[in-house]
Amino acid sequence: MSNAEPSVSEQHEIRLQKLEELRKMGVNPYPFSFDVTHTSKQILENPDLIKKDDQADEDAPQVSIAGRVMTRRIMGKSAFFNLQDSEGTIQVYIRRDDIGTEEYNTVFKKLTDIGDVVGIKGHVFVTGTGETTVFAKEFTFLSKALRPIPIPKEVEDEEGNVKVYDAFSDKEQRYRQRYLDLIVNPEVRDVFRQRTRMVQAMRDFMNDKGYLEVETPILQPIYGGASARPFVTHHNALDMQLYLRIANELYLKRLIVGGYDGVYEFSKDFRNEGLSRFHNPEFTQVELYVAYKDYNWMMDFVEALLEHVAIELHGTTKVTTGGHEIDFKRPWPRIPMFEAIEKETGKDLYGKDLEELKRIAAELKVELEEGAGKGKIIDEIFGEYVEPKLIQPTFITDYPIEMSPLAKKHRSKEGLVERFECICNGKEIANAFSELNDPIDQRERFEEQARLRSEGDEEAMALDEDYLRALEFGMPPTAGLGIGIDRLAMIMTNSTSIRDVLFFPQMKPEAN
RNA sequence: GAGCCGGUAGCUCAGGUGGUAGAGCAACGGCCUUUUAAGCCGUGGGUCGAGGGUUCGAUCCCCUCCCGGCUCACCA
Repeated sequence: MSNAEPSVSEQHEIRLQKLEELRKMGVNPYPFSFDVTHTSKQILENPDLIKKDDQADEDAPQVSIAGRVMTRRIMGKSAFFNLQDSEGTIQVYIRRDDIGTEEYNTVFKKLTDIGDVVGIKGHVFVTGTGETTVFAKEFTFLSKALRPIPIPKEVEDEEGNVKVYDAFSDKEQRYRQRYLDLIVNPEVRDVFRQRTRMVQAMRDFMNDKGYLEVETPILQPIYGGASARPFVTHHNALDMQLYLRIANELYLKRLIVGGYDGVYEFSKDFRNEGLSRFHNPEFTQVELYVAYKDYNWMMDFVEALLEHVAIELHGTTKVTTGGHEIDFKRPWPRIPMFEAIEKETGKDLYGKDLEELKRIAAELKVELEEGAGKGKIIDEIFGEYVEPKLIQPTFITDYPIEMSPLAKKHRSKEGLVERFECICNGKEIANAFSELNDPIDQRERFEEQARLRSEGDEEAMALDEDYLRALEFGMPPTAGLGIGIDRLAMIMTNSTSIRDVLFFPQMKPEAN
């Protein structure tokens, strides 16, 4: 190692010295384990643990807790401190005469800092001010923190409102040092618990229906299933180029060909595009494919699924997010895309040719990229005039065929496919089709994509010969669905940025 | 990628129209055996994001760059 020791703060220096002192005293600052019998929450919620007036200390129920020291209030020969564990915070009372003079004066008072992890054994009592507190009889060092943690101060006024001073609030630091964010900001821990519960609720819902959770390749020789630019990598032994998946659609449908009736996968997908409040280069989707169903059935399913999720997380179908109250109660409006556009703009785009669409776009002041096709223009108009207005969950159905090379042609409307998106809070959260299972039609659609690609559309799909071969063996009629987990988590946790629902959002490296 | 805003002590922030900086919390030394933003007395801690320019002198002025936030554009 040729790197120089990084310079450390004064407080870091002092803590390194304390670490040495602990070792000299024969105290292991990093022991191997500690027997925990209770969490803070279990103690606070169980009054039976509190010592009775007529009991001796050692006859009262004994508890053993562990966590991080968050505050210290030392009053000479006794002290209070708050201990934070995974479920909350509890106050500890500690006295010299109970744990011993050296243990108290040196190990606790002198060498223990805010941020250190310690274990406490003792009984539970209620202080004069009415706070349930653990009375320490044993104090065990569990881990020395060498860096000081930022301590927000919470003050409660007479009405019980909590004010936080000096919160650890710098977003850059919170994202880069998420561990610290989680230690110091309890509401952040809650957001991620909610996210996990959300995924769990979805998984349970699908498992109850008998669908099979599967895993499919992340490294793919041909990327497909969506329109996006991929990350490219290389396999050394095979000496071949591979792509990180942008979607797993084509693999899951191969499994439907293989005979499963329902398969789903929570998948990390990767798209080599810009970052924003709504975009991270790696993100999570759940995709589900169910045989013998169509997109009408899938709309019923999505309603039921998300209503279930809202109730599991919030106990009600109503979720407050971004200043709106969103109600996931079934049923939701189902509006064909062209009707939705006509309602907002007064323009009927159905059946219009490219020139007419361009003229309407210009009238509506929608800016278009060079060479935008029909589907693209319609999508732009929709995105500008309709999408932001859809706050309550709404199905938009029947998309132009140009935008959807993997969806089945509409059973009655020329030029459209059987596709829907669910829009909520002004953003797409789900996308689904009656899956295209006609191998000849699918080949033509791929060929059209190839044409677009040769004209410079980098996001056009590549022709996947093996996928066509699979379809040629016969895929049953199938309904397919994709739901953006991060965006749904944003709605369900009232988060305004995708970074707030990802533990470790993509960041540029820190400057030295 | 473009525009706007920001980066000062471990954290949250002040400040200075050029003479190397302050507060609260945190830390350090004392006092204090039911406190809870504990209290009281005292002390230390900063290459003011990085580099360059102007200047006797730059944290401040100028230029370039790095990092972040928000907004906009593509995308889920």
